[in-house]
Amino acid sequence: MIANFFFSSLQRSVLSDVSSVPESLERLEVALTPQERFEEYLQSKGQRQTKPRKFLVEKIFAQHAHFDADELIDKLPRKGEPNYVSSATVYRSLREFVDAGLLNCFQLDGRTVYELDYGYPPHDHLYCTRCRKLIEFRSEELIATRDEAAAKHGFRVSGHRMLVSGVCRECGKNRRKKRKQDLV
Amino acid sequence: MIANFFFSSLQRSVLSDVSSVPESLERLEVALTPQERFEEYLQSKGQRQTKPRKFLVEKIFAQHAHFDADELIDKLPRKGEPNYVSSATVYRSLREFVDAGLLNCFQLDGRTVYELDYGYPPHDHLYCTRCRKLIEFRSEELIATRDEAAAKHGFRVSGHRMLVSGVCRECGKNRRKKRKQDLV
DNA sequence: TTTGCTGCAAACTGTTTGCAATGTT
DNA sequence: AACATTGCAAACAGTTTGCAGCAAA
Repeated sequence: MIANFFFSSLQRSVLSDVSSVPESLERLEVALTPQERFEEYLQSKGQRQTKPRKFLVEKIFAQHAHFDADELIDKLPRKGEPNYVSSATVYRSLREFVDAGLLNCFQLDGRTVYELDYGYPPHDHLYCTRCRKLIEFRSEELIATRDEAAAKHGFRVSGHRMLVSGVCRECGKNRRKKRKQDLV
Repeated sequence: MIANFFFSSLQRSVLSDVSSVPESLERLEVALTPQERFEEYLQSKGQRQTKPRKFLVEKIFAQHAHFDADELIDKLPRKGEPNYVSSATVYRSLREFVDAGLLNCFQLDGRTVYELDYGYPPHDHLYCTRCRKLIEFRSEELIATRDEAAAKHGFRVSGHRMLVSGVCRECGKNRRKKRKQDLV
């Protein structure tokens, strides 16, 4: 059975893109929903399915976007409201989600940025230093080049992280003048 | 006049490397010493050449290695000793050095890692998740691939950061068994 | 003599942890 | 019942900042 859980409105490039490259990647078809997948993970580790965890998985997979712990907490119910989750639990859960393969994370400007991993193809990012937007891209050649370079050093690759910084199309159009924050 | 300031012993691969790929990159020939270059930068900004700053540039460029603020501070004179530099000043200076183009920095495991930039060619890193060693490599193809991907998105590239993680040659030889810390 | 720089200590940010109470199996 | 999980608050690591005295230019 193939789950179709990506009901949420994906944010795609608003521009009429000449080369038709979407800003967001297409999802893959996967056998389990994130919830199911996480439950499997928990069981395999003798851990427990709890209300906060279920709630967080739901919230996170209801949108396709990059986020950090703080941004996530901002979107969750406040203390006193129903379904409130303490930030300690948010931090603990995010680590588990990464461990479970649901999320991916990387460092950007000092904070930890998360993105959906389960159900999405591997990719890298373009980072606009003006609007701080992250744009995903896929490149098979990049992988090939990476492996070639690693091979020269007898290095066994397990993964990589690449961040290309610069100015995105919209920012390049809208504001020509350079700003301090460009210098990354 | 070409300065020959790289008198320090560069750490190169100890192994008899089949493909002769050095673990450290060759330096470029540059017109000014780091000190001179920094002085130029300071003057252009109306800032001052001071004893702590001179001392730090000297210490840092006396070795070729990656380091973070803490590691650097450890190698400097302690409080009370001559040439002591407070850590606040170390942090402030490191930022200036990056700004001046003397150093480069990137995030690794949460801390900020610095490396010599002035006098060294651009490169990327292999990161061994067993011994935590950073190995530098150069790849023109990587740049080409990067620019191609960026072009598809109308993205103007200013730079990039790539970190390939895995297991280095020595660690691959010496210890076969997997460890928790490998999973990066 | 002006103004940038330093050391100090305190503040800050993002994240982790100990613990007693609570929830899940 | 057994024990994993939670919320809270305190702790933490790495880094930044305000300020008064000090030092380049």
